[in-house]
Amino acid sequence: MADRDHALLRIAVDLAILTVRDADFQVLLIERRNPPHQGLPALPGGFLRDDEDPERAALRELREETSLDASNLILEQLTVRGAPDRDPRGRVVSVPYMAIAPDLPIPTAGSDASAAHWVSMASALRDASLAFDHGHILAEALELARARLEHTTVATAFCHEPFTIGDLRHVYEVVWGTTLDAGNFSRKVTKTEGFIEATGDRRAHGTGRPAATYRRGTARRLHPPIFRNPIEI
Amino acid sequence: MADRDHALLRIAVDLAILTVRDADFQVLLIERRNPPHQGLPALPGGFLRDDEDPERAALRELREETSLDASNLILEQLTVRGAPDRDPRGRVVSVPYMAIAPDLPIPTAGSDASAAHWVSMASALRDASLAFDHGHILAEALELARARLEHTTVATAFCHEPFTIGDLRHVYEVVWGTTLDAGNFSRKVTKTEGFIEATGDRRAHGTGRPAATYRRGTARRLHPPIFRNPIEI
DNA sequence: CCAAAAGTGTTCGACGTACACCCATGC
DNA sequence: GCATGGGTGTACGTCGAACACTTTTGG
Repeated sequence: MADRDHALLRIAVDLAILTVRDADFQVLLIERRNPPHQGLPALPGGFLRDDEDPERAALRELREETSLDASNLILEQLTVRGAPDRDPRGRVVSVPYMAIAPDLPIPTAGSDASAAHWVSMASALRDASLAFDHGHILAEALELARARLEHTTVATAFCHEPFTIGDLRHVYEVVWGTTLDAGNFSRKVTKTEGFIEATGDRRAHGTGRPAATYRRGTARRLHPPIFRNPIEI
Repeated sequence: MADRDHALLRIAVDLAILTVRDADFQVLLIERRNPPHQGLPALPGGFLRDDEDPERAALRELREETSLDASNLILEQLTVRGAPDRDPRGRVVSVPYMAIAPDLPIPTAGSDASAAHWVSMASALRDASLAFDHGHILAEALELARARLEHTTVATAFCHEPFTIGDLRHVYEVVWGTTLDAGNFSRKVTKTEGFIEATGDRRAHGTGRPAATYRRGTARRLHPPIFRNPIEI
């Protein structure tokens, strides 16, 4: 049954933790303390433990790296990476996840990392210097996040509650790299049942008319979607 | 580095191979020749080999199980299943794939299977008697296939070339369990650039006016989508 | 008063839906 | 002729895009 041909291996869980900070779409990267790829930036992650399934391991790593409360989490699995030579330490198959988080404090570096930083998505992808195949994982996370904003209400996961419609629109604009019509966006999200729930409060924002504030609604899917403009193939 | 805590395990690749046959949405199931779950229906699959990545293993298994030419394949990864107790033989993490295939001959049973059959999706899910967690995998494959028809041109992968627009509409109707307006559907797919390409030929179908025949186009995404009706949340 | 952000009103055009109607074949 | 499936014409309603305009705050 256990043919010698059947690879015995370890599973790594890697996390693309995305956030919107400082008018910028950012990802949490660590600097690797140990070989291989010592000193290179990488996605946070770790090995699957004996008593865990991969999703639970991802939640554990996310908590360890960001101290994030798991209750509001959006965690989505990306394509498994298992090229036989992707890790020089031996056979390691990575199960990568995309996590969407509101603006968080910079976490402290853990045991496996000599540093942890929020890095703008553009520069993380441009330099293409990430350890292992993490550049490919990150590119997939970016595209998935952009697509999820079209078809789901997940954009609210980027916002701390309570948030304004302007905050939410800002998420769309930063993640998509576009601008949206404020009025039409406001109508769209308020008229989509379950997207956002009014708190009844308002919030002043320095200048301009105070905005009504909202909490996340219960709907997860967005019908009809909000399409990116222009449409990319 | 290799903490004792880090699980050493095997990876299984499981395939939900979907097709439309006899006006019915069907999946390829094998009957397990060996324990565990001996005699139960299961998705075809096998263990990852030393020199393979998971996608390549899935393609190999697919060829072995169906003799299908890999060039026209639609293969999409589903959620990794890795509950520690999902396989009594030890720690096995499954990377499941959904494959979409045109109506194929019934494959011969392989070494690990005492039989292989096309089974209607409804009965495969209703009985809930599939081995391991394959029932959950299959349910996910069903929902993904339905969603993919909305947003991609993948429905053509269910058809042998050349096919008619009626063949393609039949795929939508069987997979979604709905009926569609033939005229509107025809306009939609012919006006969507790259969905289908006319061959110039026609095909008689017993009775009725002969239909123009088409090949698959090069487009993969469908803008705007074809939504299921009524919209389900 | 002016700038800036929030939110509403309104017009226009694109597109999906429904359904009538014609086309081309087998029986 | 008649049934059957293929395909076009067309009217209607809905919705998104664009943008003018009002509201409400800070300076």
